Amino acid sequence: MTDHSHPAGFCCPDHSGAAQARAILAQAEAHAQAGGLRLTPVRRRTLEILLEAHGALGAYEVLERLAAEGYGAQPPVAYRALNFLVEHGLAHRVRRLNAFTACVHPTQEHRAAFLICDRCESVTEASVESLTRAMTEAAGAVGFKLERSTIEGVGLCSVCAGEAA
Amino acid sequence: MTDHSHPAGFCCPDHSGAAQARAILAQAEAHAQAGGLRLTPVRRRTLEILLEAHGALGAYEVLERLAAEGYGAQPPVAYRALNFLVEHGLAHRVRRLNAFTACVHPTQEHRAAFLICDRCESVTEASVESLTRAMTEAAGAVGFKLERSTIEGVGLCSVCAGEAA
DNA sequence: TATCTAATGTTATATCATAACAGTCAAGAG
DNA sequence: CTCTTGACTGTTATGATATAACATTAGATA
Ligand SMILES: [Zn+2]
Ligand SMILES: [Zn+2]
Ligand SMILES: [Zn+2]
Ligand SMILES: [Zn+2]
Repeated sequence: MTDHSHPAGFCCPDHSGAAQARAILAQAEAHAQAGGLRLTPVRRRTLEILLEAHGALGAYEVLERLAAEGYGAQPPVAYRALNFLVEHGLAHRVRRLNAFTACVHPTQEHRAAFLICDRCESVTEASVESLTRAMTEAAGAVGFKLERSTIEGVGLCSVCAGEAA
Repeated sequence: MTDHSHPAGFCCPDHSGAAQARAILAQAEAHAQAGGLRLTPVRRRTLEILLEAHGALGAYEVLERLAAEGYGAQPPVAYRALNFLVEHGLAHRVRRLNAFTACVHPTQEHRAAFLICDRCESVTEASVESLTRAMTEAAGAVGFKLERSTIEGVGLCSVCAGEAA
């Protein structure tokens, strides 16, 4: 799906590299342990698959890999694992892409935003506490009680912006 | 789909009421005229359908209505009209709902945000110039050139928040 | 062990969206 | 005026995303 001719470490700075992926997986496991979550084999493997990927993966892309490794081969297998990860903050859903991506700091309670490159489809998770605060306030001003939000930006990542110039 | 037991004017303050809808439609027509856009019968009717609706409508809901009125009965008919409206700023796509909603101020160039009620599914368009600016800056700080963004909040609208209490 | 619950797996189907191509129509060129 | 052209509308067919419903299995509990 994605091409990834980018120098490693640029297009998705936060979770590129096997070492980073391992570190994040370890964090996620600790987090699950602490919270009494059951990070079963499919779920754990699904998280690994997301971590191994650059950019975000569609549910069916995850499913392909799971099926190839002997897990169930039907959509609910992937959707259930992905939804579990999202519900417990170990992954995020990227609505614009109908795709999922591993959270880069699963232990912190946070609201995430994403920067999606139009050209290379890289997805970068950004922290947006201030944006979320502003949004909560603005919503509150019209009587709306904000609970969750989707904040996704589309444009050119630094690498692609450079190439385009 | 939506229930709408809300007092008119509350759940979707900006385009509720036939008078409001007519006013917005007139604006949209003027805007199209000025920009040399062809607001053909299907497109115009599609916009009306969105304006008549409370909340956002899925493409197939729009299609049903169009088909019932003698327009084409196949998905591309609805998607083409909807995409036209979105491209020209007369409507917006609400990603979280896989749905579309008429723009409440089609003549102004703007970035929109939406507040979506979890309970009654009302959708309120909000202006977010300051949020967008903040986001563009934050993105720029990591070298990302932001072009478009999706900002959608989910929670309880003022009416539903009141009822829940 | 017997029982209960959460998790996994399956089949089937719902929902959302687009590709590809044929017919229509109005504006501009000759 | 007629021909060409390009935008628009329509169709069939298919692709892509997501969930409902139910059978089976594996862990925890009593
Ligand atoms: Zn995260
Ligand atoms: Zn890029
Ligand atoms: Zn708008
Ligand atoms: Zn509501």
